[in-house]
Amino acid sequence: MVFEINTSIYEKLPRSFYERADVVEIAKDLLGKLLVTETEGVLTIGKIVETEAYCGRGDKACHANEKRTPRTEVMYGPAGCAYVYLCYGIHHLFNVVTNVEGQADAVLIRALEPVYGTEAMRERRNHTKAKLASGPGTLSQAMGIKTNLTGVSLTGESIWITKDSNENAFEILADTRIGVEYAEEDALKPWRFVIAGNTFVSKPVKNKSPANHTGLS
DNA sequence: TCTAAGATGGGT
DNA sequence: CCCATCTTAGAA
Repeated sequence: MVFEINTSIYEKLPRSFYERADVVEIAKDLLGKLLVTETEGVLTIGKIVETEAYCGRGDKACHANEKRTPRTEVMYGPAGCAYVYLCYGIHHLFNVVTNVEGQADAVLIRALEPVYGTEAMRERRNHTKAKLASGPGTLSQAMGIKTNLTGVSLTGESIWITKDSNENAFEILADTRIGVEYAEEDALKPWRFVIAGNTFVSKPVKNKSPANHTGLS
């Protein structure tokens, strides 16, 4: 079955979606939505199947926790902008800035199920045998996301997330975030979210409990 | 200036 | 398990 491009992919989530105060809720809400990039004339689309929440206050895993540096300045800026940074000198990791200006929260997008433009993704990924966008670094490579997109608004024309949710209901599973062992007690926060049963997640979840009382409050 | 470490990924 | 690869933050 061929994926038909219809105008709904241009219905971008408004800034108000990202401006909400509970980054954990937003991380869950982003599951099932479509991430779209149009760079160098190439359109690629992936369904978001895995996210992680990072809170600027009281979360040792967050780059902007209780501190402001040149790199994390964009996280303190307006909601709905991209925060892209280079990890291990190789991987470009894509986050969505949330909450009002001055509150440095963000959601890391960790895995996509390719929906459109898979040939372009495959080329960008150098014809790997591995999955195209299952992991924050590979996802950015497949979608053409680099650090030059940091600070760019998701209401613009290069990169955005659509209002469209998956039509089918799905269950959300929560787990601890990946690669943040250094964050002491905050490493235990169940702020990684995946669509249950989706095979495009970067790693299977350790537990099978649904994401219930995982929020900030 | 100098340096250690990092929200990774792919191959062995 | 190993390591490529380079920016960043914090120390000196």
